[in-house]
Amino acid sequence: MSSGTRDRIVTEAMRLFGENGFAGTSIAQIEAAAGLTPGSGGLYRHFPSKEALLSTGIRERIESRNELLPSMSPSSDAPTEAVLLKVAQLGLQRLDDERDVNRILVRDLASAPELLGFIRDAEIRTNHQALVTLLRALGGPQLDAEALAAILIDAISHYWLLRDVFGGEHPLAVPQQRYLTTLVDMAAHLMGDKQ
Amino acid sequence: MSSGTRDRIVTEAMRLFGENGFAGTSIAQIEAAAGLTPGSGGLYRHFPSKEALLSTGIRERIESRNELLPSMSPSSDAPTEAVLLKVAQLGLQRLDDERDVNRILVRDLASAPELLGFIRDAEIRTNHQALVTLLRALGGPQLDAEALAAILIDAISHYWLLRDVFGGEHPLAVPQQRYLTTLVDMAAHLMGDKQ
DNA sequence: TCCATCAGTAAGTACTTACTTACGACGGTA
DNA sequence: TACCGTCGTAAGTAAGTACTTACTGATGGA
Repeated sequence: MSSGTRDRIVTEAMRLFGENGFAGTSIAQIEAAAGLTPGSGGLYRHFPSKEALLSTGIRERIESRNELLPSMSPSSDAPTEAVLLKVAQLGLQRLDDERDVNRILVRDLASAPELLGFIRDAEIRTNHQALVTLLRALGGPQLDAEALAAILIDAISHYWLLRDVFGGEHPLAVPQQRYLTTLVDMAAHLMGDKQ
Repeated sequence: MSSGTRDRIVTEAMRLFGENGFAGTSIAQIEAAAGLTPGSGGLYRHFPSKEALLSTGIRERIESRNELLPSMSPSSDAPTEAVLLKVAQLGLQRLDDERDVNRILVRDLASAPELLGFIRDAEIRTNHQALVTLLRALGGPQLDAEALAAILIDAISHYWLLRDVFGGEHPLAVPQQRYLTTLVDMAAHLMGDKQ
C-alpha cells in the first residue's frame, strides 16, 4: 500500500517543519524520517515539490479537525466564569494538539498568501465566530463581543506561544491557573457591566 | 574606517534575518546588502560565524534601547483608562520599532538558550516589571498585578504579531482602536473592583 | 503469461551553503 | 625607505540543496 508511505511523509514532514522550520528541513531529512532512503528522490513519487508537501500537510491537519466549541450552550446555566475558564483551557489544549501547524504559521507562512487565507478562514475566524456567539449569549447587547473574543484568543495564544518558544516556561513565570483566572475575571467583569 | 562596514553588516543582517529568517538568509546576501562583494568572505573579517553575527545584532539592538515606561507617574492624576491606553499604544509602537528582533525571537531562537535568556531578562521582564509597578499604583492591593500585566502584554503582542504575519491586517479584522479600548476597559473594570 | 503501472533506489544534475586561504592595496609608524 | 597590521577581494573548499533521470522489482489485471 503506497498511501501508508505518503501519510508517513506528511506526518514526519509536519513534525520536522515544526521543529526545525521549513527552510531548516531538507528533503533528505524527511525521506529518512519516513523510512525512505535519504537523497533518493523517493518523496517526489508522492509530492511534486517541498512547497506542495507543506501545503498538503497544513490543509489536511486543519480539515481533519473537529469544532473547538461543539455545543457549549447546554451548560449555559453554569456561571460565566466557569464557562469561560473551560473554553480557555480547551483553547490551550487545541494549541498544544496542533503545535506544529501553529509554529509553522508564525515562522514560515508570512510569504504564503494562499495558506494564510486558508488558515484564517478555516480555523481562526471559525473559532472566533463560535466564541463571539457564546459571549453574546452570556453578555448583554452593549458588549463588543468581537473585540473581547479577539482579546481572549490573542492572550491565550501568546501565552502558549511564549511558553513554547521559551522551552516550556512562560518568560514572565505567571502560572497558568493564575493567568487564566485573571483573564476570565476581566472578561466577566466587563460582561457583567454591559449587561 | 572599518567600524562603518561592521555596523552596516549588523544593520543589514538584522533586516534580512527579520524578512527572510535566519536559515533563509545567506552570508552572500548580507555581504551584498552591506556593500561588500557577495561570496567573498569579507564578512568574516568582522564576525567569526553567522551565529555570532546574529547574537551580536540582537544584543546591540536590545542594549541600545531606552526604557519603555520612563516616568509614567507624573501624569498619574489622569484617569486609569487614559493612562493604560497610552501605555498600550506605546507598546504597539515599540513592537513596530523592533520588528526584526521580535520576528527573529518567535521564528529562530527556540534553540538558542543564551539569547532567549538575555531577551527574557533584558527586555521582557523589564517591561513587565515596569507595568506591574504602574498597575499597583493605579489599582488596589488585592489586584494580581503580575497576571494582569502579563495578559495586557500578551494580548497586545499577539495582536501585533498576527497583524505582522498576515501582511498588515489582523485576521480577525478588529480595528486597533476598538481592540485597545476594549482591552483597557477590561483592565480598568478589574482594577476598579479590587480597589 | 504477458504487460503496464507503481514505488522505491542509485546516481547524478546544477547550484548554493558557510567558511577558508592567499594575496594585494592601504595608512600609519619607524 | 622599510615595515606592519587592517580591510577587502578572488578563488577556492567540502558539504549540502532541491530535484531529475534511468532503472529495478513487485503487483495486479487481461
